[in-house]
Amino acid sequence: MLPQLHSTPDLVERVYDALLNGICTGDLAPGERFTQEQLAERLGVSRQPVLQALLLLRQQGLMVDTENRRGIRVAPLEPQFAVGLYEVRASLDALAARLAASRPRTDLKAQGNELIRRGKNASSEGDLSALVSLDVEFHQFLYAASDNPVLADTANLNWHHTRRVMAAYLRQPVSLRQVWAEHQAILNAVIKGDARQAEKLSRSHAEQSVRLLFASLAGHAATSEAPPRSITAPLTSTGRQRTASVPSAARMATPQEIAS
Amino acid sequence: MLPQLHSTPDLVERVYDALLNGICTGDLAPGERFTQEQLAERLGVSRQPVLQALLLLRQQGLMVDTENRRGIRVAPLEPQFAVGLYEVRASLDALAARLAASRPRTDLKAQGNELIRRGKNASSEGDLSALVSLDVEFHQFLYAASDNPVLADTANLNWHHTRRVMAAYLRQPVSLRQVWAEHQAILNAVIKGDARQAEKLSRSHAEQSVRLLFASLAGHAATSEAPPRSITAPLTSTGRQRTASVPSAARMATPQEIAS
DNA sequence: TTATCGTATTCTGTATACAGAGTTTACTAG
DNA sequence: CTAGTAAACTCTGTATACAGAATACGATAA
Repeated sequence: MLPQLHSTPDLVERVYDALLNGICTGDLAPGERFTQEQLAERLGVSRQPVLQALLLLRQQGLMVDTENRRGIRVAPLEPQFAVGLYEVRASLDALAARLAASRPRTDLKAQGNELIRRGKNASSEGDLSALVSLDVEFHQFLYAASDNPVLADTANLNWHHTRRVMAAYLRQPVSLRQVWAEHQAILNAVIKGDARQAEKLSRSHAEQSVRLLFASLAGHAATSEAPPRSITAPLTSTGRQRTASVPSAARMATPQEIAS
Repeated sequence: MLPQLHSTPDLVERVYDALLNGICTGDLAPGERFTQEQLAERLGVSRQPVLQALLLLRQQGLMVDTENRRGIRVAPLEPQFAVGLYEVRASLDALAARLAASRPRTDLKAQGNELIRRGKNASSEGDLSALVSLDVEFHQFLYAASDNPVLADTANLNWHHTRRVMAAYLRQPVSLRQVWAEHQAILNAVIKGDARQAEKLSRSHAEQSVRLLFASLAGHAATSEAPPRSITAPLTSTGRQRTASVPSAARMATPQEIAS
């Protein structure tokens, strides 16, 4: 019997991770309403760790208090919000690429190319969820390469939202080959140490990404079924979805997984 | 006796604000060590709100667990960290200015000029603390003008650290006139709707700011007394300051102010 | 004296208990 | 039947109680 090595149970972190993951993958739908007690019971912990995890999620804008402060719900996802998100991302990615490329970085070649290989592979197979993960991973790789912890932290926070957006709107693998070709070009510029080029490519990649996203969104709206919220709607308006009084919580960690 | 109007006591927020303020103004020195109970007693609340406030402060990198997880301490402030901070800020500020200027914004003229007037005024009087506040306020004004909530949130988070850095290193009001002249130029470009120019000025303003900061730091190091940590030191090394076993906590909110 | 082991202390994180704010529900008066 | 009011309920936030992990302390053996 191995030593187990599970240093700390750390229930707050587990609850946080479970909820974060549920929200980012879309398993926990926007508007879905919870009570602290429901979450605690579902996850097999007391209300205390839940309360604390919710504090963090609220602060990051992933959950919002329900109007009457009876319960909490997953923050709605506005296309307009995604625009802002990608504008910020374009700036941060451009900075990351420039910093990473501020001197030639052949040391990044192996790891970067491996990521791209896997990305192209997942792309051919149309594995959406793997693609999202790899996209995150590639960009985190660039943030780390920038050697600026502030940048890395800042960008990573935003990527939670980005994951949400991608999972929600990017249903069909539309021209994802293109995405990984762009990743390759960015990496090459970084390795070569061409900061100017890396920055430019990185910025246009992010701008291209948001365009792809909205193309996907438009296509989705055309095919209807679970239509994304109107792009013009200024506020949440999430009044529907009242149907399931007991939170459906499509797929979430089991108590065993949390309390271990 | 007035109605008081204190809608919610919200102890977590009050504790958070008290600590945040103490850290950002420098009243709570880097390395200063606390125990949850000490803080709770000092602020006149139970350990629970303190625990939760610390969760947030830790997550934002303003406090770190002590090596043996016996107590928590104010995160050390590395000049190297400030470099990364200002790189990020330069990017975000440039974006904010560009977005704000994406169309002519005469509506910003009055409020912006008023801020600048107050800034120049505080500058002549050498009121450092007011200057920091007004600097924050001016930049927040630009973030708000960008009409991108993601950008505003992201930048505001970083400004906590920026406030710390300014309070710690910017002791003498060195060429602060210059700073507010630059603010004026940025505002003018935004009002005119010259996005390109606004972006460029904003970026160079941030870059200029970090240079000012390090000039101040260098001068400070020369005059010695409470020397800022070495710029070359890669890690914290904060072993000193053990002198005051009871946390000095120079100036902090009183229990009355917190628990009201 | 120094090394080693057991005990006491300290401090954190989690669970439970408690109190208040606001809401729904049910009953009464019109 | 409707408006109004009071009791019960729901849910949150805070305080207290509890348990475990890690260190510091101290006693005993070499």
